[in-house]
Amino acid sequence: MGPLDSYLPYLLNRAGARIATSFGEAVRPLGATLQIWRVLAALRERDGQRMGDLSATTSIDVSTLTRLVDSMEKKRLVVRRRDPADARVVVLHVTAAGRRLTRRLLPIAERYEKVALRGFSANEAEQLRGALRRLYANMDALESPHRARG
Amino acid sequence: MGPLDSYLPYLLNRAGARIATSFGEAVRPLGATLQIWRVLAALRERDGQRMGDLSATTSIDVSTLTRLVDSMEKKRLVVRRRDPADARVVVLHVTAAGRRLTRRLLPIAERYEKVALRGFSANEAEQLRGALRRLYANMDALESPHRARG
DNA sequence: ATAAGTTATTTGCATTTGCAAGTAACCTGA
DNA sequence: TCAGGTTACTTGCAAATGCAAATAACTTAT
Repeated sequence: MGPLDSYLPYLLNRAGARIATSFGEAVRPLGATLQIWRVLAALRERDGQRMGDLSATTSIDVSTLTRLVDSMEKKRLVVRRRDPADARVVVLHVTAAGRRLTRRLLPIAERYEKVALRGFSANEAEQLRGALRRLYANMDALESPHRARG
Repeated sequence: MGPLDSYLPYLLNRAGARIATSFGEAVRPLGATLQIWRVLAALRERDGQRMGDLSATTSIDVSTLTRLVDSMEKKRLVVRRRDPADARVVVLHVTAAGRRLTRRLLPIAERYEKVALRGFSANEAEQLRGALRRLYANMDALESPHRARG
């Protein structure tokens, strides 16, 4: 294998870690964390998702998610509801407070997107997004077909 | 903000998480972990790095690294040495066993690189690497100039 | 020469994480 | 209809993590 800084997982992790820590620091004053933002962002996309769905889209292990949601419920950001059609299923709904927090987090998220992509043309940015989607799909194909981890 | 799956930190995290878990599973039978591999890969690049250097290149918090290195020393993969010129500094050296493990991990790392980039042309792969380096540099510029976290 | 400040690493401690096992609800086939 | 299997989530528990404080060694200014 060649030099470390041409090794893709290394570059990926490094960039991801940097952006994650930085974003985490930025949202802490609002009483939020990166993980909380991930859940809120997913629910903003579509409210009323089940634990398993959220685990898949956020890449947070479902057992970790259980406890994260516990804490978010305590903060009154979301509520758990039982799916009446299937009582095993738990469905999450954002509260008014949750929406309020989401609205305050959005501009921060947008700012980070901008900073991360500073100097990229619209086309280059889209290339990058596409490449990351392909990369994910490649790994997905390989993976035994089951749950997410975080 | 637009849909979640055009949000860059999301794509980055998702791809990184998938590749990390998958690689972690692959190396477990050899008694290794992703983090151990990161340290060994960094030391393969240049032996005798200090804790702080390793923390920066691996994106592992230096306190976490201390304990990771403890465990790696117990496994006889590396040894700590004091820098004679500056007794605060700890410098890491890979042992024969460490090199042996590294040699066994390398082909796995190469395989994952290949799988991740399946369907990418050499040029596309290089584009992606370049984009990730730029992205990292952008975040680096923003960050208050100090330590890494993991 | 030394007090005050800085740098490198480790330690303390509370939180987060992830695997495995547990529980509850649903489905399927005889 | 009910036994056995599957699915969805939660809990138990040990390990990993990250911030802050502690320790130790160096540097600088006086």
